[in-house]
Amino acid sequence: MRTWITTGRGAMASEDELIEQRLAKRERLLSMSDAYPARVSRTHTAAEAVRAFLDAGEVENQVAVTVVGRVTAQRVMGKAAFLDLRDQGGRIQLHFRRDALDDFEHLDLVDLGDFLEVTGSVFRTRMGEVTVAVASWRVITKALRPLPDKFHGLSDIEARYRQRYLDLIANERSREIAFTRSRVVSAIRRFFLDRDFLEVETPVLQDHAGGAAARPFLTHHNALDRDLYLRISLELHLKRLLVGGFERVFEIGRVFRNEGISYRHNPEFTLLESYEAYADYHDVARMLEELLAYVAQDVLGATELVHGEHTISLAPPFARITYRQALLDHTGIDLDAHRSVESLTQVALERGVRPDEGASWGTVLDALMSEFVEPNLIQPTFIFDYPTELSPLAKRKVDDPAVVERWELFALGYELANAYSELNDPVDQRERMAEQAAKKSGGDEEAEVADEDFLVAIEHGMPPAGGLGIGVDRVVQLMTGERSLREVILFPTMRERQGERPHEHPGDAGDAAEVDAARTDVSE
RNA sequence: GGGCCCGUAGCUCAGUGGCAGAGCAGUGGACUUUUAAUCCAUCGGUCCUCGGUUCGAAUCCGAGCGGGCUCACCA
Repeated sequence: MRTWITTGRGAMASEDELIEQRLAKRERLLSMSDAYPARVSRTHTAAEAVRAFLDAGEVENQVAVTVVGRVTAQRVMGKAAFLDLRDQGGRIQLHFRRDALDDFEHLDLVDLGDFLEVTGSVFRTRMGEVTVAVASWRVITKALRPLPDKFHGLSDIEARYRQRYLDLIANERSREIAFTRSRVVSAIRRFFLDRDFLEVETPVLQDHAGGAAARPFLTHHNALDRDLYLRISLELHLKRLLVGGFERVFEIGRVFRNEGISYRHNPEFTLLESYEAYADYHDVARMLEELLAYVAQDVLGATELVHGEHTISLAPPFARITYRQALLDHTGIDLDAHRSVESLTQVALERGVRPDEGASWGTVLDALMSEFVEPNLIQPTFIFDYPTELSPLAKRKVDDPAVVERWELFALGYELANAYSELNDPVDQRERMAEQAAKKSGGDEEAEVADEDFLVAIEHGMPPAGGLGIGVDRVVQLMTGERSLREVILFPTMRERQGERPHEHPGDAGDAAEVDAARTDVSE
């Protein structure tokens, strides 16, 4: 009868039985009325109902409410029952009495997880809980699968990520993180809009995945019979908009990098990039200080936050140190004294850092920074003036062409943001893209590709500008105090489970055939 | 990708070579102010998968799958 319900992990008798019982209750509900009405009433949320009762001086039978939500607990005592009803913002207790309800017995058809619409008046129980004395009620959604344990919740981390909806039902902390993330993104957006930045959207599907050093995902457009890459950054299109005359633009968007998955890395993550004409990287640094302080104040109500054993202060100004000085301070290496790969590799080896075969000067520097400097940058710290070799899109320092006007902001030992005085000399840009292209053909999969269309764009003139990139997920991590990136991403990328198939639905066999036919049509 | 740890009922977990267990949820019963309601009874298992050792494997061994932590690369 119900062969179309699968457990998703192969048939398991007892789970099937639970579903079977709930299906039978659904049938009984449907035979009496609708268990899935399209329209429901609601006069108060749970929190509003409590508030209204308090505001009315806690007089019983005075405050009439209609509330809706999910049943999360049932305490049935023969001729009376208490149910907990939860909505997005809170929970309220319901009291059902046999002598007050014709349909009291129909509570047998209600399971944990069902949604109810309930009308009644608010009172306070002997035990002190504000409660709705139910005068009428109905099921507005019958659930077929049981919820996680009402007391222990859902603690299996894999289940929490794969079935985040259960995590959100069971774990208050997961809800908090999701709310905080939303507030962080809203605050960031408001900050830029308030400063007259134009919010734009640029292509995810691109001919060249440029603007960062990372391996892209490849996809295919059927009608054009053409491969496309998923973007790895927002940079090159936003700069085209500077050429087009916009002076302040930003985008908050998902980018995709075809790299390892870990608690610090998800293949798709949210990047914010902004570009401001006639600003330089010092201006951008000051703006970022204001931004982070603003977001922290807005979301947390303070510019200090506790993250594990550390108390982080986001009150401007942040520490500033040059790349060269930071390396000198933490390793004793003066990069100006080791301008050749051979010399630098030698001092790296002396400190136990073994660069990859054929590593370039910049790559060795990067390894030294990652090993000795970055982990120590707990309080927000700007590292200024990067080696040109590592920064093909940033403007050179006038007094030292081996260094560019670029900074990265670190906190808690990892990178939060990255900014340049943007390179707008098309001749220099063309040369540096050519260098990257040479590296790429030399086997460096993360080297940038030359983007001719972009070069043509800036040959029309791009104004001097300061650009910024922020890892939004990491800002959320910072603001929530979470250690794992997967806790701040609602649906983190997971491996495919072995033998897992999409849940089947009625008529699946026929639908599948139609889909196949449709595909054939498209490919012709 | 390397190292370490984990995978037992819908959920949370015991069980480390000898009959597959508990609490919650479910089902039946008692109970008209409970709140992890309580009490009685009861249903529920591919012990992740495959192979091996053994008279006998959830337990020991090997391989695989999935997950967590960690190291390396990346934001």
